[in-house]
Amino acid sequence: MSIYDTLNKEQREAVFHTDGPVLILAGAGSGKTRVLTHRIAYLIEKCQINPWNIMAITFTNKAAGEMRERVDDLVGYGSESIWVATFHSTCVRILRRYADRIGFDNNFTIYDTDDQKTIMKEICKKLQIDTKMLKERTILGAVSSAKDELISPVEYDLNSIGDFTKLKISKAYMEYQSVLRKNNAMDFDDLIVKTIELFKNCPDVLKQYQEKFQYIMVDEYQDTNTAQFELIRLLAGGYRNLCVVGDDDQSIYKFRGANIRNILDFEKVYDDAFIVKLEQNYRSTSNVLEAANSVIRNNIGRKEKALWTDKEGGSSLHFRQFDYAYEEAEYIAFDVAKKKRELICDYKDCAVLFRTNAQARILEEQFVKAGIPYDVVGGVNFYSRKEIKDLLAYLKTIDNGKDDVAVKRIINVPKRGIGATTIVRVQEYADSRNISFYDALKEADQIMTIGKSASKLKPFVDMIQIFRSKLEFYGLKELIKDIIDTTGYVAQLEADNDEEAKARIENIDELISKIVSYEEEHEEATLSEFLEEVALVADIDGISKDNNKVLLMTLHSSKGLEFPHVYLAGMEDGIFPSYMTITSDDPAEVEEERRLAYVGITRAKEDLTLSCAKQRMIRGETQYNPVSRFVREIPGELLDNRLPVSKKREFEEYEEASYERAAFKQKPYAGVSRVNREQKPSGAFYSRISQSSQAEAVTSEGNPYQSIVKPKAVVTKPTTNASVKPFIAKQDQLSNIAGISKGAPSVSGTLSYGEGDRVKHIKFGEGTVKAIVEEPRDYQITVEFDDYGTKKMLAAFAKLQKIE
DNA sequence: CGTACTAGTCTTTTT
DNA sequence: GACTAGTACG
Repeated sequence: MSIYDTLNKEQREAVFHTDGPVLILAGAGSGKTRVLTHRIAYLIEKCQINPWNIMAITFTNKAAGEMRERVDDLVGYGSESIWVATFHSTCVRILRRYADRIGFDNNFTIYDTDDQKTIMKEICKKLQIDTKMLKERTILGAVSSAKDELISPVEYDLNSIGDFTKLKISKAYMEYQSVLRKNNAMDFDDLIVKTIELFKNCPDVLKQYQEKFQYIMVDEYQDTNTAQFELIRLLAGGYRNLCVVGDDDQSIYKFRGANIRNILDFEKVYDDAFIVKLEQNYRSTSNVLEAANSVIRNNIGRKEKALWTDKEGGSSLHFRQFDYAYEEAEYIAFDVAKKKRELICDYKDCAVLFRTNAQARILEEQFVKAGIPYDVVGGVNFYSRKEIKDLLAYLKTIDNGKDDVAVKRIINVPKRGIGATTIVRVQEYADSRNISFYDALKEADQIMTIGKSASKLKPFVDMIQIFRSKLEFYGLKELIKDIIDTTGYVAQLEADNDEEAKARIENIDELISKIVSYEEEHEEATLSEFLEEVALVADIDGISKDNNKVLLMTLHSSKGLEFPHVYLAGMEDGIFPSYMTITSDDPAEVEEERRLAYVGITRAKEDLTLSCAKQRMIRGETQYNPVSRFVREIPGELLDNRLPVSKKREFEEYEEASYERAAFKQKPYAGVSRVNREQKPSGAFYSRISQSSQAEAVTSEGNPYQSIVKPKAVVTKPTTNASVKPFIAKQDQLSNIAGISKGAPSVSGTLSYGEGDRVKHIKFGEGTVKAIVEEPRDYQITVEFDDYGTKKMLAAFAKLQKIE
C-alpha cells in the first residue's frame, strides 16, 4: 500500500506526470493540495529529485507552512529544503542577494500602503497635482495596475499622450519610482517587477535560479497577474517543468491585477501542456455542491466543469432574512451557541463569512454578548497600528538610513520639539545636496536655514547611531527594549493611563514577543530579515487551528479554507454583490462577485446558512437591500426556508435558549427596543415604504436589484411609536422583497431632466420621459423605454441620466 | 510648536 | 460611524 493508492485516477495522473508543463484544473474541494503534496513527495521519493531543486509557490505564508508540513508527513525528510513560499517572499529572498545588481542596496526597505501614500502625497505637492481632482489613492492604484502589467513609467508615458489625467499619473509614476529608488525602498508590486528586471538584466543570476528550480509548482494559479506569470515563465525557462494548479471559477482577485487569461490561455503559451481536470469534490455534501454549481452556472466566461460528489444529500441549506442587521448577527451567534450546546459541533468548526471587513463589527458585538469565543481575520492589521508602525520605523531607520519615510515618521515621536518647518528645511538641504534625509540630519549644524532647531536634531542622530553600533553586540530583543527605554515611548503611554494607552502597550508587548520568537526560530536573525517578514505577513497567516474559536472573515480571506459549518452573512444585493459591481456597466464585475459567492458556498463541508437583513447601517447610512441574487440562483428545494423567516417561530427558539436574555424577554421584538433604538424608523416612515413598494411593484420585475441609500434625515428622527410592526406580515413571498426593500427615496434637489427629455436607465436603456409627478420626498417619473415599454419609477431609485 | 476641534472621506475585496 | 487630514488657536 503506497501513499498514492488513496488518490483517484485523475489525481494520480497529475501526480505522476512530472515532466513538462502541466495544467491542473482543480475544482473546489477536489483535493488539489493533496495532489501538490503528493506530487512533491513523488518527486523526492520516486524520481530522486533533490528537495532543494523543487519550488512551490503558494498564495499565503500560511498555505506555504501547511504544505511543507504535509510533505513532511508524507516523506519524513527534506521538506525543509524545499522552496515553498509566496510570490512576494520568493522575490524578497532573491532580491536580498542581488538587489545591488539593479542599483539598490541589499537591505532595501519594503513599503506598505501607508508609506506609499505618504510618498505620493509629497509627490503630488511637488508636481502640483490637485489631489481633489486626482486622489493619491487613484494614482497609486493606476501605478499598481501598471506594474501588474509590467508597464514601465516610460511606456506609461507613451500611452498617455493626449490624455491629461494619464499624463499626470505618468509624471507621478516616474517621480514615485525615483523617490523609491532614492529611499532604497520597494513597494509590494516592485518586488515582482524588480526581480524580473534583475533576471532580464543579469542572465547569469537567472541561469542560476533556473538551474536551482528544476520543478516548479504554482498554487492558486487563477489569481496570478501578468508580472507573476512572467516571473514564473522566466524561472521555468530552463527545465520547463512547470505545474500550475487553479480553478477559473475561484478567480477573485481581478481587482489586484489577476489575469484570468493566465489560466485560460496556459495551453496557448505551452502548447505541449498536459491538462488534467479534477472534478470530484471530497469536501461538501451534494446539497452544498449543487447550490454552488447552480450559482456559478450563471457566469458566461468560464471553462465548463461538472463538480460531483458521492456524499449524497446532507442537510438542506438554511436561509434566513431579518429586519435588522443586528438581528441577523444575533441569530448567527445564537445558532452557533445552539450547535455547541447540542454537541452538533464545536466553535472551531464554524466560520462566518461576509463581503466587507466592516461587517465584522456587528457580528463581534453579538458574539461577545452571547459569550462565544471568536477570532476576526484581517481588519486592522497588527502591523499597521500606530504604535507598532512607530517602533518599526525606528527599526527601519536603524536598518536603512535611506528610508526617509521611516526617519520622518519617528523624528518627532515621542515629541522632541522638532516641527514641520524644520523637517521641510532639512529636506530642502538634502535635496540640494542630493543626499538622504537622514544624512542631512547628520549635517544639521551646516544647515543655515534651521537656526536653533539644529541642536534638537543632534541628539536624535546620536541616538540612532548608538543603536546601530550596539546592534553589533546585542540581539533584536535587546534592541527593541533599548529603543523603548531610551525614547521613553512606553513610559509616555503609561503616563497617559487610559484604556487606549493600555491597549497600545499590550500591542507593544506583543511586538516584543514576536521579535523574541522570531529570534528563537532563526539562528542568525537579522534586522532586515525580521522587517521583511513583518512586511509580508497576510492577515490569514496568524490564524491557528488550535484555538477553539469561531472564525469571522471576509470571503476573500476564506479562500483555500474549509469548515463543517459556514454562515454567509449579509446576502443582500448592494452588499454582496456589492453596490459598485451592480451599478457598473461591466457585467464581468458581477461575474467576479459570483465567483466569490461560489468560493463562499464551497467552503462548507456539511452545513451552510445564508442570511441577510432588510435594513442595515453602512457608513452611517441606513440601507434597504433586497435578497442577494446569488441566493435566488440557488434552487428553492435546496433551501429549508424559501420564505422569509417567521418571526414568531424564531422567537420561540430564543425563548428556549438556555442563556439568559432577561431584558429581551420582557419586550420581545415589539418596537425593537434594544440596540439601534435611536435608529429605529418611525411608523410614518414604514407606511411610506409600503407605499413605495406598491408603486414599485409595477416596475420591479425588470429591475429587482437595486439598493437604496436612504437619506439620514428620515432615519435619525425617531418617533416613539413602538407599536408599529414593520411589514412582516406582508412578506410571505421572496419575490415581494425586492419591491418592498426599495426603501424611501432620497430627497433629490432638482431633476436634471424634464418631460419630453430623452433619458438613459442602467437596466432599461434609453427612453423618453412622459410625465413627472411630484411626491412628498421625490418625483414619480413615467418613462417610455424604447425596449421595455412604459415604466413608472421614483427619481431617486431610477438614477436616470439625461441624454443630450 | 503643540493641541483641539472640524470637515471630509471612506471601503469591496489584499500580497 | 470611524478615521484622518486640515485648520485655528493657545
